[in-house]
Amino acid sequence: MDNHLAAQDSPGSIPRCTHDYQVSCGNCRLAGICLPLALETEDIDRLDDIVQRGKPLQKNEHIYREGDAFNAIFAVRSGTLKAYKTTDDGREQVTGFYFPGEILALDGISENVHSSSAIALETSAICEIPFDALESLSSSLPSLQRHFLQLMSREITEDQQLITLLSKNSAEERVAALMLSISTRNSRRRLSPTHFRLSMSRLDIGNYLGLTVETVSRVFSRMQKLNVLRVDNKEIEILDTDSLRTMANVGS
Amino acid sequence: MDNHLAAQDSPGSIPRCTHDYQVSCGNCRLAGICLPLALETEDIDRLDDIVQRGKPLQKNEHIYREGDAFNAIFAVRSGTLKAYKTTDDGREQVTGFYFPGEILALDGISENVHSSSAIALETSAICEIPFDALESLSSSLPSLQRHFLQLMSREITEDQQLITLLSKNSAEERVAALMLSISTRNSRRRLSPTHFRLSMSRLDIGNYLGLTVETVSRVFSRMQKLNVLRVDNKEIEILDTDSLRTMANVGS
DNA sequence: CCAATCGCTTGATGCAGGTCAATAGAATAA
DNA sequence: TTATTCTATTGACCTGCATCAAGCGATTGG
Repeated sequence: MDNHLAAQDSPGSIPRCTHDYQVSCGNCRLAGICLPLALETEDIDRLDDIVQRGKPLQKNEHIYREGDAFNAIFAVRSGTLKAYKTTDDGREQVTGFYFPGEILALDGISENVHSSSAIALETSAICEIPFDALESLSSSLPSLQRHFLQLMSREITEDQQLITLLSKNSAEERVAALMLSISTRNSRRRLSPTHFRLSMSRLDIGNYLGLTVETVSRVFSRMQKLNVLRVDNKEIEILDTDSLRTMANVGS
Repeated sequence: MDNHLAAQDSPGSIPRCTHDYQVSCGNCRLAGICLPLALETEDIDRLDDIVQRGKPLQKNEHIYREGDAFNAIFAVRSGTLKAYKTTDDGREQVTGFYFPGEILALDGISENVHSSSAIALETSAICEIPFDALESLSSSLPSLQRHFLQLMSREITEDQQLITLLSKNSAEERVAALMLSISTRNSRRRLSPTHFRLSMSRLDIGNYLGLTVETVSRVFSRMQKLNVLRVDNKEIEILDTDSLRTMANVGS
């Protein structure tokens, strides 16, 4: 069992240096979409005190696994993470992809145990936020408390959108919706909304959307033929956002 | 637009009387599974002060609709509620059924607007808990804060279970899982886990599970033939819980 | 460098569950 | 009570996606 990036910057280990992963919440360019969003400068410092940053995770490293004790939530600083659950018969269900600025492990609070696993899809940096400390800080910072509840509520809303997608939409609509979701999330981070590299495999996409690899692949091919998408392996270019939106047939 | 049971017990309206719906949180027999769960006696009184109880909702009355301003969450005291979203093309997606002791409207916190609608499936009584007041109270009662976060987290976990169900399980497995879920929730309220009346229609069940009415009906018939369930319209009797669990093929 | 493995694509076929249709039973209104 | 409407059941048929299978490009290790 690896130690989840605890105490990586203790004296004697890797020397502190100018690496990007040593930023504070105050300097972090994700502050505007992450936890600090709701806070004043001095309050950000108080948050910053409890946030722990470690050395980046390698591809396929876990942050936590289903069943692990829950002690902290995690914010993505760079890279992409995948959350998934394992069903009793051993199959995997991907429950979400997490990009920089997004928060993982909110499902662990209810039972004090992680109810899903989280794994890096590529080299990724994360911030660990001990839950006890966050809870106490929340009590004295109403805007943080509020913002945190909003984050949890948003997770619920997003899960419900996925539920709708899975129960009502065709393969094409599901894939289109995911591409639009990634596009939107890229915009928030001031990255290109039309040109990006998928960090997840076709298998992950299919698993997340309740489809097989083959179906995902066929949908991509079809969309390429229709000049809606250009697909070159993991490289995606959205050629016609409007058509894609029409295909997705879901709100916003 | 109806008023969501506000101020129903103001002087001059229906006289206060001995109706069951005038209980306090302290006396409520659902206290053990509802919000008061985490609290000491004197703290329950403080919670009780902010909880508003009104006259029961009739069947098909809404508590709130998608897009309404979010001001409060709601606890079910009796009856059954259904939460649903309307997709842009006008179709409905049922996102959950709510039984006594369960909390609705947690998805409204993120945007300060209800992101789903809630409607009574039968005559139901509910408690309205103004969110601002709950937030302030939470700040001074850590155990309440904790418990509330746990409730939200549980909603996330449950949504993720539904996601898995929808994307991985067959029609039979889905229906079996729902019957077991209702059975379990009945146990918590000390009602029969094997004999109950469905308050929702086949359409609602199908919608929730991503199936058509016809499929739901066929699955019920099949299960009846296999002596797993006895189905008489809305009246359900579980004859063989073990087989039902095997059919459901989902954890716990 | 080549070999081996893994991930992706494409085609052929089958089936679970959707769709359409008809009927029957329950609930509600007159 | 009967008429009307709503809900549930059952059957026949069809289709979108899964499954099975084969081949190919990309990545990794020796």
